[in-house]
Amino acid sequence: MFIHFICFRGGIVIGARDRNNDKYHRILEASVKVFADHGFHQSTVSQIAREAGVADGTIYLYFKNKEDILVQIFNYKTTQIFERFREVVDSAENPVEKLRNLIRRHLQEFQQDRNLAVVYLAETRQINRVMEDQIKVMSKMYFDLVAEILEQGQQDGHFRKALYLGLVKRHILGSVDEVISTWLHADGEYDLVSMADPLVDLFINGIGT
Amino acid sequence: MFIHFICFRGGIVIGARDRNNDKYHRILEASVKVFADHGFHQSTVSQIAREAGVADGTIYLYFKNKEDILVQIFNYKTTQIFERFREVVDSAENPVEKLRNLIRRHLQEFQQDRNLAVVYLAETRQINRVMEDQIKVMSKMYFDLVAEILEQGQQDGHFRKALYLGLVKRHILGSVDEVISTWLHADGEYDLVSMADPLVDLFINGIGT
Amino acid sequence: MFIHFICFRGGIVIGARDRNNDKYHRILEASVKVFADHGFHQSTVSQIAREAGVADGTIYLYFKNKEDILVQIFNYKTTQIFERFREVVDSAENPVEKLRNLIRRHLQEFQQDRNLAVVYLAETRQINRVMEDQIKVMSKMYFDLVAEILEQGQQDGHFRKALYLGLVKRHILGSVDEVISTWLHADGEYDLVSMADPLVDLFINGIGT
Amino acid sequence: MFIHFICFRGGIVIGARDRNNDKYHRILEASVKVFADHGFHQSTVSQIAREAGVADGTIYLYFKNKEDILVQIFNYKTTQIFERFREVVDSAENPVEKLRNLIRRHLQEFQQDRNLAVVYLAETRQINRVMEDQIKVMSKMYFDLVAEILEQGQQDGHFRKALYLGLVKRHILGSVDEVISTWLHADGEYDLVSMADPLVDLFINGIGT
DNA sequence: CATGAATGAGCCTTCATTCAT
DNA sequence: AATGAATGAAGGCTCATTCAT
Repeated sequence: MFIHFICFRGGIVIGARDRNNDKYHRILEASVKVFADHGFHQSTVSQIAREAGVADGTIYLYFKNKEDILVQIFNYKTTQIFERFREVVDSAENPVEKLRNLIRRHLQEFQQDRNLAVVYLAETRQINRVMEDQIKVMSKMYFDLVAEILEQGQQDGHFRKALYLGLVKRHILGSVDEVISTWLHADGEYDLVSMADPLVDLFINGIGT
Repeated sequence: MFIHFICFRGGIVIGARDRNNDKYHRILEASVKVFADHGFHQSTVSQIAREAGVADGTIYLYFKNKEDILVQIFNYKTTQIFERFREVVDSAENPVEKLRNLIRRHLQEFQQDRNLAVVYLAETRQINRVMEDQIKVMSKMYFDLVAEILEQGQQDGHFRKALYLGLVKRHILGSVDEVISTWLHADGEYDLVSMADPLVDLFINGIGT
Repeated sequence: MFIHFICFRGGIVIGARDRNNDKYHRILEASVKVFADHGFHQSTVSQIAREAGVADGTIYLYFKNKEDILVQIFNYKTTQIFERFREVVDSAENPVEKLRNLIRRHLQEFQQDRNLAVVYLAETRQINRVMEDQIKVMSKMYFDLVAEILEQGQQDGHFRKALYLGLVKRHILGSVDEVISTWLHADGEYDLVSMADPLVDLFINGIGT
Repeated sequence: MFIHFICFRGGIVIGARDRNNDKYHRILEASVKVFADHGFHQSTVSQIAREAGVADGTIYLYFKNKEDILVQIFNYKTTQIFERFREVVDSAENPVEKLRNLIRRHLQEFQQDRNLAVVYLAETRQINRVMEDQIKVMSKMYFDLVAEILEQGQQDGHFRKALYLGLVKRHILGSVDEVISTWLHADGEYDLVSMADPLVDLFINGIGT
């Protein structure tokens, strides 16, 4: 069970023991906040250190360099999030509910951790990405999840057969991301999760009569 | 007619006369390319100057500072693009065709000027934007266009009455942006415009049976 | 004639025009002084800038990086010095006088520019050299000069035939360098050039009776 | 006899007892290797600790600071070497043989411990030395040894009376050091000790006919 | 108008040294 | 005695912006 927590950090294998050491996580959380506030390139290591309440040099005990912090954020956070995505998808009976659960959970996660949402969207939605490969893997995981639902739905007869699945996946992700993005720009003044049902309605029924 | 070209540049009112001076435009085009290649914050003024074939200092004769270049790009380019959006929307008979024309034109524009697409998406799709206000205006223009089509479609009976229009607009823009983004990441290896019809089909009919 | 002054600086071809610009030379001279005072690795770019009376960033207009300054010092200075070595060697009639002239000139040069002597010796006489290749080339030039004299002297009958020339060259250079080194440690309190004749006497006659 | 081993270490008087503690020596030997590989200033305390198989902090239990390690190396190593120099000088009958023995032993010692040779030469042969005083003492010991041989040789009639002894000493040391240095740069591909006889020949007979 | 040399603030990163465990 | 995490000062280098020519 715990073995799964043993992971790479800055190229060095770090054991479960370090989980008790909160410095790593404090820096991680501080970075999410600072990156969210200023963007990756505009954030300074000193800002992160101050936010985390550690010395500048301490950062480099846990991370290879500034970029590595971003990599770790994605590694650490997305692993957790995807596990929960999988859960809610599996817990639903039919493809429509699976899709609804996924979208709802997606919105929930980002509503719960606004800073992460900002960092996540900022890095995901640009062309010259600091961590191209990371994101491609992540993106594929999400797409595979959606594809699984879609294909099952086509077999079940819930969804049309004549769909360009590659496009549908982007259509869904793009739509969800934009909805989150709008919510973020509105400073989270409304309930993001309440968008889930109308969104799923749009995905399934479109706007036509 | 020409009055509309009179604008601020570097805090100084510049008349239409300067339009004939190609330095301004050379810097603008060079910037689009450089920003597309490296991102705004990672681009240097020297790179832009070199690409434009002017001296570093010359940039500051036409632009207040680095950020102002980005502002000018958006001002200049989006004005042109929106005029064309308006044209194709107006030229269509019914709301469905208007929507189709808009989406198609949207994809066309970005397929024609890949660098602009990169810059546009990069700056549009993040939270802490260099030019928040600019983009809000621009975004509103697009949304208004879509809203106009949607409302007309609802009256015409082409589109459902029970739609949360604010959501539908984001749903459409997000979807289109993501499709463009995917195309950019694929290095434009396929025809972006061919995505227009399948996309509109998804918007109108959804994926359900 | 002037074409010979056109050279590489920091990987950028710089024309003779820049000779009028004294910044390059001011930084070069300042660096020699600072390197002499603290050693290369202990010198900071800020120190050099201050000594040269320029801003830190200015250094990087003329030099690729800190190490490049050292490379340029060697390139620039040793070219000049070797030209003078060649002159005095050629101006002498017989090998003994050639050797004497070389040694005397060698001591003269370093007596005239104490800081250069310090930098030169410091970088030359260590194992992990910042600029291994540079120094090898330079060292070979010196050795070739000595070899030329020695071989001529052997043919003339001034020097013994049974000599391990490779060793003799190191023997001479090592001896001269140590004499210079001692003079430097003594803060140049005596006339270094006056060591030339006794040294040559040792080289030629040894200490035996 | 043992009293001579009692020395300062990190400002604390350490008795002969600690000699049995191998940590001190392990750090010393590790430092010689690391300093040889990277030079004193480019070596880090962490590298030394890793090489010695101890923790970084442990270094400071045995040494006042990084510089102190270098001081200890010289103290410890040169004491041993000079004892052996003295031995071989005393064991020879006449001044020429004494000189030959000294040179041969000198080359032997450094051939046996290449890393020490590197560190020794690096620190000895520069102007702004980390440990000026140490080296002056050491240097004087060597010079006194040579002076003793030379004076004896002059009295015996082996060596010329008309010699500037101060110069001869530097001449010899410089020559030997350069020969060692060349051997080090050649990665010890030949037998250094075999240079002893040709060198002594040069010292005594010179290169003249 | 145009140039590009010059500036200097600011950032990432390293590393000698300390100290709680 | 031993550890190694933590510190924070310092250094090399970049780059937006200015200004004398």
